[in-house]
Amino acid sequence: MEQKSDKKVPVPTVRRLPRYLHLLKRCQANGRESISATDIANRLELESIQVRKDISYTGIVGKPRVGYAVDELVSAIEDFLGWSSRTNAVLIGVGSLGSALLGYSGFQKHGLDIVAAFDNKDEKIGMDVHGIPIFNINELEQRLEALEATIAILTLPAAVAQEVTDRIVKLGIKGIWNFSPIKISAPDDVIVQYEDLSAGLAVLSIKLGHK
Amino acid sequence: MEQKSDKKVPVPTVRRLPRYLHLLKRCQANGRESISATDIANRLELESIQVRKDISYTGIVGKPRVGYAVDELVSAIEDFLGWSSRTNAVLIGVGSLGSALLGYSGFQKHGLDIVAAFDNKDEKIGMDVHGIPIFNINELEQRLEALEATIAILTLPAAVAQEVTDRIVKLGIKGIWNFSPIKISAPDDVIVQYEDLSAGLAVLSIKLGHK
DNA sequence: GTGCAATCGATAAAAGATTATCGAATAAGG
DNA sequence: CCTTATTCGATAATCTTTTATCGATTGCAC
Repeated sequence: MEQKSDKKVPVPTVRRLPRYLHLLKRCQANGRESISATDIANRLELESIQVRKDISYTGIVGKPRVGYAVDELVSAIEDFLGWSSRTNAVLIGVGSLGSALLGYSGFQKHGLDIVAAFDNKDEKIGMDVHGIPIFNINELEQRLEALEATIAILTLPAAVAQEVTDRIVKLGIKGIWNFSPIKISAPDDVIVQYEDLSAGLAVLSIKLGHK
Repeated sequence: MEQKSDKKVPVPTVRRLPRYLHLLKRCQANGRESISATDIANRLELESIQVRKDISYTGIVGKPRVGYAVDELVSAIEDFLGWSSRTNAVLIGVGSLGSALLGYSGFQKHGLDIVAAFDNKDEKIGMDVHGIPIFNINELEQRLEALEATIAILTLPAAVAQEVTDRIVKLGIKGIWNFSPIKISAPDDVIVQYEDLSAGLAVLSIKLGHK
């Protein structure tokens, strides 16, 4: 089933899709069969028109006076995000944020399996964090291929982020989710997504009015 | 020193400020005294004009042909975000994401001290996660005041998020950083900031082209 | 059936954010 | 001291995203 991939989807829309998905899955669990954009909007503190526009990008059409079919919408969003198939990922850098993310099981719900972690600290190597083995970063070259990971989650100090990036792109990593607070350079065919937890804190701080 | 708080600052700008701050602190550590917007932009993969515009909101003025004074800029951004003074926070819900964040020490760098956590699972209560005590959620009312926390980090299941919110706003919490994937209602004078880790993953997934 | 209220989807308008343009200021080199 | 290259900051233009408007469709009540 072909997506209407010629028209580009706004990033803000993509960022909202997981929220819709979560709500819809709860509706599914309650046995609900359809839901209107108005209802979704009320429950997520959005405008109904925005919900409708966002949903339109998935290609799903609703029924007037009824809304959208919940099951259909769940599948459409999952397909749209590529979350209906599974992807292997490795996490590199088991510091405080890295082990934090290793402990977080939420990504599995979105088709992402963290199958291994790498670090350079002897005391961490060999440990298992929630069933995920931690290997020596020296073994990256010999292990990565067998792990069949296409995504790398980087939670590294700024100083080594680029060096590790250079190594993993050579090993065939196609997407990098970079939690390091630094720019990394990679070939054009490798997607780098930056994530900065302190951005959200900054917004909260500003709204609190500098207290 | 008064901020120019009458003109509102775009949220995207606020979200970029922590990145500037991090880069500037690394420059500081290297003993660098000034930096141009062009240089900042190159190092963060942004446009120089955007950097200049963002910085203008902090009230700092640069010198032509030289750039901005690093020390001055660091202070200005920290003051602007309210990160130069310390704030106490509690974390509620020590599930996988909650304990993940408890283990993350990065917020301390931004003036945020997580002084306690709360949960309802007996096996977790009494534990110390990196020096942070975990209390029974029943003790919220008797303990929160003494903790002097103004911010609550919510990492709760959807089902209980609203109930806990109602309790903590009665106890004087002024800001809520909500990692629960659900809308919560609070009085107007309480700031609620939503955070959704899967939003970033969604963007990465889309850019990877549904593989 | 018929009328009514709710909802969708398309198009248009408005708001918000980014990028371009240009004059003024300043340091460096000759 | 004068020229040149760089950078800042203000204003304007462009682009993106959100919000409004409106006709068409559908289910429900009578």
